Amino acid sequence: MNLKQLSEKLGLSQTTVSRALGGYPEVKAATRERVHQAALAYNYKPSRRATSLATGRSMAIGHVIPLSSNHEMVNPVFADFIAGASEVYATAGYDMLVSVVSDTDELRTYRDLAGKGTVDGVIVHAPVPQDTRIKVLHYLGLPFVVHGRAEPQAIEYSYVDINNYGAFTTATHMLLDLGHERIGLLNGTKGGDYADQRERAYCETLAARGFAPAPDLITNNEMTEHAGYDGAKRLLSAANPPTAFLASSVVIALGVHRALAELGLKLGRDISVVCHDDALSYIGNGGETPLFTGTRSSVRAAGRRCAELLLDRIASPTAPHTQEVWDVTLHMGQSTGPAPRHTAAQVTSAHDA
Amino acid sequence: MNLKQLSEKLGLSQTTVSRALGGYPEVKAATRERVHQAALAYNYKPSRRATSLATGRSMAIGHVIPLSSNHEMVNPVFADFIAGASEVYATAGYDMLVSVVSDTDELRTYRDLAGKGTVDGVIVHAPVPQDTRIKVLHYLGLPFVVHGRAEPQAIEYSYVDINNYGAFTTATHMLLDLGHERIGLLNGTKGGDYADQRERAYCETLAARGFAPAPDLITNNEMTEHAGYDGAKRLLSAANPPTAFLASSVVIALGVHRALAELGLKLGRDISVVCHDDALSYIGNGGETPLFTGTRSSVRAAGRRCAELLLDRIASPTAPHTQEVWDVTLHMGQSTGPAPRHTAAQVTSAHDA
DNA sequence: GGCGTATTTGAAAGCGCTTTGGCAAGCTTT
DNA sequence: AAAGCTTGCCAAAGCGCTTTCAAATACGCC
Repeated sequence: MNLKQLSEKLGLSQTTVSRALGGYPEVKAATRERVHQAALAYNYKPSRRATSLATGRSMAIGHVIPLSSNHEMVNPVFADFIAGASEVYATAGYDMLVSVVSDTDELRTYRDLAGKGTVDGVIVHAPVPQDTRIKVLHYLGLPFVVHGRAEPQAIEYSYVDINNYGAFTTATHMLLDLGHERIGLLNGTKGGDYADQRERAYCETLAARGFAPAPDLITNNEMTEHAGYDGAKRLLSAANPPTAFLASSVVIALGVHRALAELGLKLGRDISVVCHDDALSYIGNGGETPLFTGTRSSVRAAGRRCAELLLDRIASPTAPHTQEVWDVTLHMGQSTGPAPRHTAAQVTSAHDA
Repeated sequence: MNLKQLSEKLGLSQTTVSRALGGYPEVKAATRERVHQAALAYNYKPSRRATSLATGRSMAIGHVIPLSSNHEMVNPVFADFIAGASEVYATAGYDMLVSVVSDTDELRTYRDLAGKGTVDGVIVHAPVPQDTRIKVLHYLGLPFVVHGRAEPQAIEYSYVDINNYGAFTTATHMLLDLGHERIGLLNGTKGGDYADQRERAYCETLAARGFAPAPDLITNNEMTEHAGYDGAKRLLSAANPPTAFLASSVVIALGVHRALAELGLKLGRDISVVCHDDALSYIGNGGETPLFTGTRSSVRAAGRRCAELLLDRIASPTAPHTQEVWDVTLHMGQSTGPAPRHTAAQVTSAHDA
């Protein structure tokens, strides 16, 4: 059933039917009602294809998910982010177009989306400092919102980010306050803005408190359970091992936890762990006393907010840009405690004996 | 730049330019070359909106991801599944439309997608026995492929599934062979086809070997780390605890692992765990000797295959349906060993003493 | 009754493409 | 040289909507 057929059934013009369904005021209330009834009865829905062509808007938002080219993996936070964004799109009548592309193909994907007009805007994920994508999107005139930041950047743009620097400053201070002096940093891959911020916060806080950050206590890797396990295992088996870890995600922290279990070390007693917690729904590091002490911020809420800002931009493209940096709060869990008097290495050898 | 403008620049008709770019044979090679050059120079891309309307195909596939209504969570396997599907769509020139909807809204979403013609086909996730969605999609005439099965079903349809029954039969036999007699089953939520198959396999295998499956050894829950932790903790603290667990996912198994660590039990010695492993990229239960013994099948590969089958169906709608059931192989890891002579409960009390 | 103003409806153009049905020019065949 | 084929191109219709512009009807008022 299309508009023409429906209007013929009703004995009205296509114009009137279209207006009635579109909610335009210049239709008599009785007519509008009759049209709505008929649309319901015949299950008429305006073709998205035709509507898009006529209005020039595609009513879809693109999410380009980078597939880390060396590890062929998609960061699991996207599942939650997308769930949040999708909520907002659904209520606004927008569709969500997702493409998972190797990070080397991203620019081409943006050019394609813009050229073909498949979407009215995009969300930029995982920005790097001076991100090229921002320049390209600006040049293409495709509205966008960045999840994270890409400073420094000559172009004005909207973003939603968390205070990564603040979070890791707080976390480092907290571990130092507990007496930990050797702290390992299990971070995401180098080059990502958030990873850089976190490393900077860690180093500068240590320095401010009079400790020299040891480069051998820092690992950079994908946000996988395995990376956490490997990193912890390696750092703990080295000479002069750390007594605490700062982990960039709960998934990494779970890997650390496994390494500790294997080494016979108790989390929160022998080794402390503080992580950043994206509040992923399937990990559930929540409750009264969560497993991991961590700075928490819901990535799903970030998805919602990014989506809102993007729809706002599309509605009023000349409005000033919005830049939000969310502060995160530290939640105490069971994974932290005062630094042990003996080091972890001594504990393990005592255990082995 | 649109077709009209490009054809004027070239001094050709829109017809010829369209044909040249579309690869139709009735264009002189030289002309075709000239058109391609110009399209490149002016960065012309045919508008997806217009192409869709003209051809009647939207060149997009819908994925409706159910948001489990009681837990407000999205199963993390979708991230990998979608990554696989997206690969196939990208090479075929299709877009992927994702909507994350509360499972109560799913049918409405399908009706919408079909009515508006936003997509040319959909993938059905997480089927339940006698799934209504299949009837509705069939009625709507929207091509679809199911990831999983929904038997019994009067309607013929295409699907890709793994042999859940076989996998859990093998796993149960294996644990019995190791001498485990009390085996806990940490399963997904009741009602899902795969969860039912797995429970049936577990119960029937036990029965076949002369053991009565105890209902109190079965838990049903979302596939979260927390669910695994809770389930293991609860079952292990009961009277006559199990000596082994069958877990429906690696994420659940990770939770079990944590519970064991907390109870001072060693995985693979005190308690054995076998899980089904979707080969999620960010868990990485791989390598020479993976952490968890498990039946493994890549959900990403399943995503790829479902996408292929769906595109095939769209291309030839009258072709016979394809129904694939993938056999899964058991991979030995570090999480299984012979049943201990004393029960876990005895171990813990010995440990506490 | 006639005029101005609202109110309600419709005809038709246009969004940017694909595709049908010619048509002209160049070849081959008889 | 006329007839029949190919080859290469084009004009125009059509996809199913929205939206502009115009017209018809109804209403209020002098």
